[in-house]
Amino acid sequence: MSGTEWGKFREPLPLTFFEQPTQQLAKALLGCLLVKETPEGTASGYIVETEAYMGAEDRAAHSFGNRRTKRTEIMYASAGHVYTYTMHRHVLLNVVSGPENVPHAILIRAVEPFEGSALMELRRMGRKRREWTNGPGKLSEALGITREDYGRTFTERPLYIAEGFVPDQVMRGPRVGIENTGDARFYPWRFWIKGNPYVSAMRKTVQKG
DNA sequence: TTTCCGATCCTCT
DNA sequence: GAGGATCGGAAAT
Repeated sequence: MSGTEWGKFREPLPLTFFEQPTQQLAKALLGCLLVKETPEGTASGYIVETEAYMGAEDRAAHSFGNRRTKRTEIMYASAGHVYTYTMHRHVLLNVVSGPENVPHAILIRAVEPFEGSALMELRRMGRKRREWTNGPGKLSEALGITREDYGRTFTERPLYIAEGFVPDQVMRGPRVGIENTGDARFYPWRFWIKGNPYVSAMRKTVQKG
């Protein structure tokens, strides 16, 4: 691939990409390249696992029942905004989806390391490669994503999503870590690339065949 | 201001 | 597979 083609390839996706139904977008994000540029350098990875959170109707969503707080406010913005929040010590990254005032979001659960390996290994404190980005908290640490990214848009630097590859086979199943949300725990709104070693909770997936 | 509780991760068994 | 770490946001008091 020539440098020119490479540069074109790395352009952020247009806003229109994000303006599709949430479930469809969650699936479409698989294979896309997630890029974060920092003063220390650039790190990126291909998205291999996502989860859709369907707003007011979804008991597992922070915006369930249209709950509106300082934290969830960005979910009511137009598609393509960045929603970050902290879970214990970890930062979790979401893509805001749906039209304005429809507070959907898509959690990025795992990526496959692509660019900036040295930086990611350093940030992940020398852990082995597979452990760099195979979980939502882990990938944020590896890519250098912080709460400062809250409210940005994925269509421009320093945090953006670019075209990647088209996955061979996409799987779907129940979401992870939402045991206490009634029937919502069973909804098959988690999407992942079949067989990709960086998908989180791989063990569960394998055990269920 | 106090309490409660995670859209997680890591370190043990 | 289980439990602790550890802390900010949100609701209760």
